[in-house]
Amino acid sequence: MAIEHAILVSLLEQPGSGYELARRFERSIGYFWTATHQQIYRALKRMETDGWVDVREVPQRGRPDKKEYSVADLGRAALTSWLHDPIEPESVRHDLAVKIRGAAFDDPSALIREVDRHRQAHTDRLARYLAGEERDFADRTDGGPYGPAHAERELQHAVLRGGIAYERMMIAWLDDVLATLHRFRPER
Amino acid sequence: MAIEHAILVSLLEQPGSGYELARRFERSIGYFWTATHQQIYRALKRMETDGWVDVREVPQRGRPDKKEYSVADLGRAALTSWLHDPIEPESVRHDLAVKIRGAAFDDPSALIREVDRHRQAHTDRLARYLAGEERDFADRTDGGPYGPAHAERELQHAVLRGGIAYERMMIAWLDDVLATLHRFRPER
DNA sequence: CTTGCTTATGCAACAAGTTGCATAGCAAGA
DNA sequence: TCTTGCTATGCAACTTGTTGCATAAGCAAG
Repeated sequence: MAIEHAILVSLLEQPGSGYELARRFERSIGYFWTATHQQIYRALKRMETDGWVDVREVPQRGRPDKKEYSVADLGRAALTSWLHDPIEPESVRHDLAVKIRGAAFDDPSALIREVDRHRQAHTDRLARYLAGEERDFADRTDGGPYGPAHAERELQHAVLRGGIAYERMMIAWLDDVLATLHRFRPER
Repeated sequence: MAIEHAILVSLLEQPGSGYELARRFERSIGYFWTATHQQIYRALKRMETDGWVDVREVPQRGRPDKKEYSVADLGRAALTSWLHDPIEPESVRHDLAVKIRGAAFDDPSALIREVDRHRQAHTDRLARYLAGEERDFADRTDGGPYGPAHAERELQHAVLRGGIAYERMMIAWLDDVLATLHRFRPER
């Protein structure tokens, strides 16, 4: 998987500039795929060279012009081909878990503040996801028509439900970790 | 966070060679932090240069000699200092989620096989985690003494519980995704 | 006695991701 | 007017991570 595919999906959902993409990667897409503006601008340049995207200069009032990108046929073909390729189940990378195991060789209770901070971050994210769900998917149209636009919405919702499940799981686990760490507090 | 810290924790739990570390990164530590043998050998070389680890040539019968690494004082200090530094709540990277949203622009039901494969992979991992828990943490010593070795075990268990919770969450979510994708199957 | 597997270590090249910096227009407020 | 902040794009340098290959010893199977 490369960042290109995430960009293609995002541009198919809605054409936009590198800057707009960068902001989507801070929310929405960014919930499961992070990228900096640097990665995005470089990838867009490559994709333009390869004919995956079309560019259109859009003059704006009150702010600099932007280059609006949209997916070209070649890009769409590249996405389709990637969609049909199997991918490896992802490998996680949880610094916090390393810290927790490392805490055994330091003062375990010193980690409580840190774990608390992470718990707070996940609580905040959960709240944002739930607000987004309320905003975008509140109406119960689950018996409605199954056209292409409907698929887009339904699948976005399914991914969002994944984010919600993930955050809930993390909060519960961090509570478990906190309880464990508290058992190692020095007795007074 | 750098791979160095994961290596330090692993070596504190048990000194070993680069090769042994590489295998631990395929299980145990690897459940939440992946690394190839190349990364590990390079990191060990750096860490040796920086005085973070000590090396000992261990001759072996029936197989090539190995270099057994163990954590030096400087390495321990580096770990402690890292443990006391706050880290950013991790950013996820789920290729599958990109694919699911991308499926709206292709045939959504074509993704069923892929999601099924991932579900199977997570089921397998869950089984391995549960077997490991049974093997290593079966005896209920949760009221026992709270010495340093006890902390190591307890914290390893807490991390493993996180892995278990994660896999359970993923399986449930993938079932949800599958149900969604099935709704888009073309009617016969 | 050759082929393939496991242990054990490593180089070199390449691809991907991060960080710092630069530019530039415009708006709002001190 | 000067600073701060937002939109908008980008270069250069650096750090990480991946992939392919190489070596070398011993073991087991055919």
